Amino acid sequence: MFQTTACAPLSSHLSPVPAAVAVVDEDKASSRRIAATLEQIQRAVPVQRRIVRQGDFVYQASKPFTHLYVVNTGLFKVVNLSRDGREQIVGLKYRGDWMGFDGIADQCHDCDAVALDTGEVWSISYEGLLQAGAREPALMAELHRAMSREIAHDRDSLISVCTLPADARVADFLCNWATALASRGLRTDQVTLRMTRAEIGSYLGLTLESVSRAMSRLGRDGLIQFADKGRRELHLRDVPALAEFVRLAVEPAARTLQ
Amino acid sequence: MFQTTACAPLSSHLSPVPAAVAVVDEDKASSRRIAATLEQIQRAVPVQRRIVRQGDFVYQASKPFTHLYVVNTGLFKVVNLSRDGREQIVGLKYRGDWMGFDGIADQCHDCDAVALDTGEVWSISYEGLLQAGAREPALMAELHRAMSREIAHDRDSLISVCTLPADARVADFLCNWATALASRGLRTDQVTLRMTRAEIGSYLGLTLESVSRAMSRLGRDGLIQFADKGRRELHLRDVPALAEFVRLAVEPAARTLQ
DNA sequence: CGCTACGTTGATAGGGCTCAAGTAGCGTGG
DNA sequence: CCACGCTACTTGAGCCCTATCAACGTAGCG
Repeated sequence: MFQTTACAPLSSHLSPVPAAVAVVDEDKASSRRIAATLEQIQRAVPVQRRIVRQGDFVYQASKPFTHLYVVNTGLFKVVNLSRDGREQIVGLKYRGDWMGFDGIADQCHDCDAVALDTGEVWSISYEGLLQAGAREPALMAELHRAMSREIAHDRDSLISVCTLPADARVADFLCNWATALASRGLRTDQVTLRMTRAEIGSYLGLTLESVSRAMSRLGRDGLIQFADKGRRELHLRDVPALAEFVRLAVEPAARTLQ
Repeated sequence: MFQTTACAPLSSHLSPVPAAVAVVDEDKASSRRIAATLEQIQRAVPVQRRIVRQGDFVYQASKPFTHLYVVNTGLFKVVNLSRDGREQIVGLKYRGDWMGFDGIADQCHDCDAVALDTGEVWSISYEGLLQAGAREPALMAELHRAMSREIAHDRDSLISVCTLPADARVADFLCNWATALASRGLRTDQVTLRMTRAEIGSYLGLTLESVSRAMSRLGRDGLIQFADKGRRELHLRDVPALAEFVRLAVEPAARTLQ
């Protein structure tokens, strides 16, 4: 529906905020890094490009594992399902992110990956990737970095869920969203959430009502602004303030064990 | 979790419980698998063996990443610290488990790994491992399986924290502990927790008081039995019953989103 | 024997879940 | 054009679970 086409590195921004310049440069750098990685992958292994629309599956739980996937454009959710009926969104994937690592261990996926938006995903044969990686260490290194990032991210999620109250968890989520967009060269001040409140809640370990209340409160406090129409479009004009809000929520706890 | 696979045609077992036989055989098999993996590692790359005592660090956050580590014996905890003072146990590592993946992405650890017990850990140069892996695909495959398992496990932790009430979370923890011991050839009916209530709570996203209460309740309900002396030694006589207790706690929720 | 760390148990309060009602956006068909 | 139904979202009321605070019991150890 609203695909945000890759935003060109425009210089003509009116906003005269000097502190933001360094951040923008950083974002540009990581945007280039992601583009370079995608190129590297394309050069080294055959990729099968696939256009997906909202709701399309990239892969499904309990199906045999043969490929890994890399997001070129669009946004994807990874949904973990345990046999007893529990179901939870455990990851969101943007441009440059890999999907499907969960299937390596026992050759069978244990998550669904679903497009939240129109986008393009690349399929890469795992066997082919291993062979290419043996020839080209840089490719293997990139694969390992991606898995390592995923492990680190999952742990950060766990900490957030365990230590942050609902409002801060939502604020943290929006912060991370903005950061992910920024580091891919997209603007962060105007954002379209492509998830329902229920999905956000699933990702954060909250009910949809709690998410809704949290967002209303953040709006009342001026930390976020809702666009005129629809409650999924919002403006994040001051991401550092959001981050500060999260930090303040942690401070009183600051529990040191042992 | 405990799927009762078609019972192998063994006849010479004295125990008249056929379902348990399959489980035991399964455990033996995975115990052998772990031993084989350790041998494989030893053959393929130079490992530096190190004896650690309770409280010793295997590696520390913010130190440069150079090695991965494999547990030979003992038990280890992985503690994630974020700069704002939050601190949480994000993993427990037994024989055959790898540690240190978090450091690959940016060449710097972001967790502590600490021995909870006397044990032996192997240090493996990451560079050396990559080179050996390029020569020997089976080794690389094992590394990837280990990382994949870690990702899947972290996600399971997240689901447990988000969907289970305190008692069930503790029961699930004990279940997993018993399973981990069993699959390493150790007895599960007599178990020594090597963690304080605070540490268990940190791992499960609970306070130490909640852990204590949960364990007392599980004891009253006969799902676990405390040994005579000390509250860290306990008997898990009926692990399937514990698993069933967890399952029952989920059932009413059984929330399907979307 | 007293110190310290660990564990248990109770009372209380609060945050988030549940249940419920009402609103807004949107496509469909009259 | 509006009625209609559907889904998503918001907001309120009440309750339950767990965190918090506090007191006490227990094990290990100098």
